Amino acid sequence: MAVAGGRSTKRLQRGTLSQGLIVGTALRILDEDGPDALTFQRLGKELSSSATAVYRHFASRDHIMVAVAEELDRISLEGYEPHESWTESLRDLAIRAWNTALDHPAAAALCMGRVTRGVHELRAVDAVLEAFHRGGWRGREAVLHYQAFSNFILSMASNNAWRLVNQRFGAEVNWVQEYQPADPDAYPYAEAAKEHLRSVDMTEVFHRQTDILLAALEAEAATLPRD
Amino acid sequence: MAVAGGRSTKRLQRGTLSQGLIVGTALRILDEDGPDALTFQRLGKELSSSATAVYRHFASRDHIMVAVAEELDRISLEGYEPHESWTESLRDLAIRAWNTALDHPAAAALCMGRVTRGVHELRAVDAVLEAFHRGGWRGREAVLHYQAFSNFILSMASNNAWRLVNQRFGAEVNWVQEYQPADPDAYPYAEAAKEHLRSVDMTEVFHRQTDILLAALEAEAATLPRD
DNA sequence: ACCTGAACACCGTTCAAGT
DNA sequence: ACCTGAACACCGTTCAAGT
Repeated sequence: MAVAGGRSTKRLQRGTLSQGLIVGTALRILDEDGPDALTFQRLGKELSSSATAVYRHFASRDHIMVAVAEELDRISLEGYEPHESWTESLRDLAIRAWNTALDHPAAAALCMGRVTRGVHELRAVDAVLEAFHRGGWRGREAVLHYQAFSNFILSMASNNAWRLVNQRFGAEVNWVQEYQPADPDAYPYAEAAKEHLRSVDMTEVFHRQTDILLAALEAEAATLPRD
Repeated sequence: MAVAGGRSTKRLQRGTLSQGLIVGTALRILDEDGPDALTFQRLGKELSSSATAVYRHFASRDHIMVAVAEELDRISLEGYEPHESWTESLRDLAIRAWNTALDHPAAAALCMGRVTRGVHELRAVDAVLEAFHRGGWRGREAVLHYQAFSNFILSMASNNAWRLVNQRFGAEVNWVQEYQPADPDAYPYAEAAKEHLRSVDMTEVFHRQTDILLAALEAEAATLPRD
């Protein structure tokens, strides 16, 4: 009889572990118990292997995080096809990233948008550039727009992911401190906004911002030379 | 004679440490050696105190980070006055946040935009809301725009801060991996963009995005009722 | 009241030893 | 070749002891 709960078989058979299995398990741990829960100890426990066995498949914790980032890219793009309208393609890609961050906030907070140099990242880059190409941009201008767009999307999504993480798993540090006793009405606008501030839906804010951005891009595209 | 380098006086006199001194030191450590350098050990060394003395002034590492976030707010707003044009006020506030993140990338990456409940955060909230009030928005609509604007600015700034951190202090994990051997020209757009991608100036991208956002806000403001 | 030093639990990582 | 277990250096935090 071994530790607790499971098949107390002595040793993991040879080919059990793999990069894919480890990444999937890491993502599940992050989803269930937040960023701090992902340790080698915990990984080993969930894989019912020794903690250090993971080092046969990943060189370090950071390499695991890059692989998780790739997995987020994969999840985001699953089933994506370009739309007829290039703006709809961009909107679709934006919403996919946003939803992935909602589904996996801890993983998104830790590594969304990290450079992975993997296929799925490459697919995402290509999909965005394809849309801008269809919009009429070429060369350096297309790349600038790609950067602005993807940076905007990933920034908003991962920033919101942090908010969710702190809400769900966070130490409640944020709610302890008080505004300094001085100046009760020196900040009238902030004071008046207090009640509204709690009820803001960030997804609504994100959609609004995306609409504004896409409208601006459409207006700019109208001024470009057509092939 | 004590360890090395400094005045080997035995004990720190009573009132030497303070929250302000600790925050300033923490920020300097982050600036010089990146996110991982900020440890209690290092703090104690720089303050020439014992590592645990800091606990008299902050309850935990996280409380220090919140105080650093407040300091970033303070630095950003230093000398700020509303402009005649409300859009110029917003642009000024945006650029201030961006520049603070450039000056203190490690601190910005770790805690920029965190809820601090401090005076300087309150000042920032009030300054943004004041601008939107002047633009003509009221009540819930004003708060929604505040959220969208500040979230956009802080997301872009702290996201860029992470890029800088990984560049300056980072483990060079990102540059090891290769694209999968398959499909050399299955991603033609990404392939064609490769050379441009390296030379993109994120500050230029940020200014462009801010311009787009402010233009959209100005257009929307024109449709609002005037007092 | 504030600072120090030893101690504790935990974490990432290394490595010799098993199969 | 892959998995295990002991060991190492380090980190945040606690606490009794100094002044």
